[in-house]
Amino acid sequence: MAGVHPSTVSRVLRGKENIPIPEATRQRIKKAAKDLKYLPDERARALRLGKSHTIGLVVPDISNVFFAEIAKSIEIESYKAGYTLVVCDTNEEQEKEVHFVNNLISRGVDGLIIAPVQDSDGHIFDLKEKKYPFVLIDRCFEDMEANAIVSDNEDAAFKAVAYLARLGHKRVGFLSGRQNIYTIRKRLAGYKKAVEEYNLERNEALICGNGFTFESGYEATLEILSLPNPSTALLISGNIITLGAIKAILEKGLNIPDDISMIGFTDNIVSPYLVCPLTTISHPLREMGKKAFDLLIKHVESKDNLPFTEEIIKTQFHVRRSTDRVLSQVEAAW
Amino acid sequence: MAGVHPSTVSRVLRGKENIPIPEATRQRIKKAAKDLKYLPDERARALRLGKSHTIGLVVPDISNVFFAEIAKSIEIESYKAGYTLVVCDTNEEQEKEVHFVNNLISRGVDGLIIAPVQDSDGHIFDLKEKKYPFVLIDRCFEDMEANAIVSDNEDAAFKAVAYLARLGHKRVGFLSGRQNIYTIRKRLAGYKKAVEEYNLERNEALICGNGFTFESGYEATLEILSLPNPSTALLISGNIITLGAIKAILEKGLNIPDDISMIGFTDNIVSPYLVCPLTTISHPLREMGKKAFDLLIKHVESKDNLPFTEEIIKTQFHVRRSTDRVLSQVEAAW
DNA sequence: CCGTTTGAGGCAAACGATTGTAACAAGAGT
DNA sequence: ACTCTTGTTACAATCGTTTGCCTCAAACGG
Repeated sequence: MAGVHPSTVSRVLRGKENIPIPEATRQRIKKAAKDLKYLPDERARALRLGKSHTIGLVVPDISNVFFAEIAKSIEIESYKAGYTLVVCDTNEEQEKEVHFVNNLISRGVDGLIIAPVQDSDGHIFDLKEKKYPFVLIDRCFEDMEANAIVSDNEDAAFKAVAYLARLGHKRVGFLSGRQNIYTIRKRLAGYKKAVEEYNLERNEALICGNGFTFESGYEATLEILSLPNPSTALLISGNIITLGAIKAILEKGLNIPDDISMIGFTDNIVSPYLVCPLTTISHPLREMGKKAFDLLIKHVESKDNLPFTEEIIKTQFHVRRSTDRVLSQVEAAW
Repeated sequence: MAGVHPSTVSRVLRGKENIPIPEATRQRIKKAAKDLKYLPDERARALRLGKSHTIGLVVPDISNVFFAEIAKSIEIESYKAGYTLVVCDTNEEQEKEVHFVNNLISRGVDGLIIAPVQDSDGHIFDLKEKKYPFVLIDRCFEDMEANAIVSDNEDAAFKAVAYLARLGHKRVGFLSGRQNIYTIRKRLAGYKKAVEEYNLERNEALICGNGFTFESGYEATLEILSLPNPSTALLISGNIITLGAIKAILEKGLNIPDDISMIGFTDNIVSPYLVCPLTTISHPLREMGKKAFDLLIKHVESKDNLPFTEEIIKTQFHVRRSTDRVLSQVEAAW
């Protein structure tokens, strides 16, 4: 429409280049571009340039606020940095994760941020081998060197159980998520360490559950509540699980915190407004997202092989009514 | 590596085509592909084929469970149908929406599903003009013919207010979200209709708020509560707003439902477990997502110009304790 | 023994943008 | 008048696939 060669259009629209093009032509091209609502074909550009300005994010459940927050912060960072984010939801299915990782590579994303399902790690090793830039978030593989931004789950679990111990609790239950997952293993480790240190009841039956669903939280809580000696407090590994637990507790006609105290892993905007305002551990999700993005971009934009970075971020503890000190427990403590 | 021309590789790996290729060669190529962990370059394929098997989803806030649920269901459908979903979060910012829509088109997505910010609609008209397949979800433009899957907000609001009226409430407040948005306008219409029909108090001061944030819900509720005659019930347009409202109510030392009843637009997994189990209107989000996807794909895969489809889906009403009948109100009703 | 079919797979163009180089013209210098 | 700049813009190759067409050789028929 401007009567010039595509290469000239490219030079004008892309701006840079030292090749001088007279203002008259520039204007003609720009006008034509605007009139035609011309949008460059990013796939062609990516093909030619070997760079897509796109990064992929793979999470196990986007409908869980935990990952939705992470996704949101990464999205905001990418937008600011001129990258487009492609979010994929694996639904905690390993097969889907492999599919998405391959798919994202196929479409030429410049890098990946992954919160892996952790049923296997072959595809992650492949990434390392291909020297494809990636960052693990929230969950990492302990036997693999890689970029990772995680929170200090072990420390958080330890402190939470310690807090309960100091309130006088002797039997603390642990509602677990899927047990092969990094965060859960760490939390369990912290739990066990505190159980040792404070000499709480050691009983495998107090460790219950294997899944991040509402039902799994519900079932696991019922199991713990029907023990001969149910726990007087629960440490709960996930916000959806927490709701299942609440359902079980209410159904049993019990009261929080009078009959049972609760601490939830992962704080969110509703935590203060639940049936009983929930004491929680909050992960700095926005910060984690930003750090993961910055780290990824550093690797994407550097030509040389940067060393891997692994960062463990401290969590915060929010005390609310679900761990109010209860008379009978205080007595027991003395 | 297999010592054959790329075209032969393509024919073998793509399967189809009637050109016969001997089994020996086939195996050689497949083995090489596996050994090399060959992944086809989707951008090159998309460029050549004019089809990317990708669709774009543009939502105003992915960290809101409402949209996260929609995203999840569309993601599941796309996966099943062999499409990849690219999710973009506009953060309720018009500028970002325009950016994302253009960006998605640039990268050659086959179609778009959009829950628009609705501060403007020029870019949506552009899509129509270019005959680009798209489906609006949750929010549509009343003066524009387009594919849309929305829920019946007017009906839902009417029924909610009617329910409150029958409980004896005379002054019902409406906590609004951003008022230029389709859903909000429809809800407001339903609210006003019920106010007329049941002869409730007509007072613009009872309609309050303009935003989907926690703070906006908090502020608006404080305003209503500090009226000379505060409302005895609230209809609340969004789950984050609801939490802000609860904060305000609790801070004022009021009780739900004794001092004030509440009905929340949009149900979610926590609704039954809030300080006071919340009566809600639920939108069939999974169904909406699936319908939007199916409709989009129908348009994407049809060569001819299909007529636009607009579907309004009924909501459901969940009665919980936040609308328990309260003595003083019952008396007032008689 | 020669022409024709068939099997096997290579060639080349195309998708749209980018970029090093070439080409052409006008003007400057000698 | 002729070369040499310099300014302006076109050409062509490239990225990785796909696909219509072509080629080449072997096999086959008469």
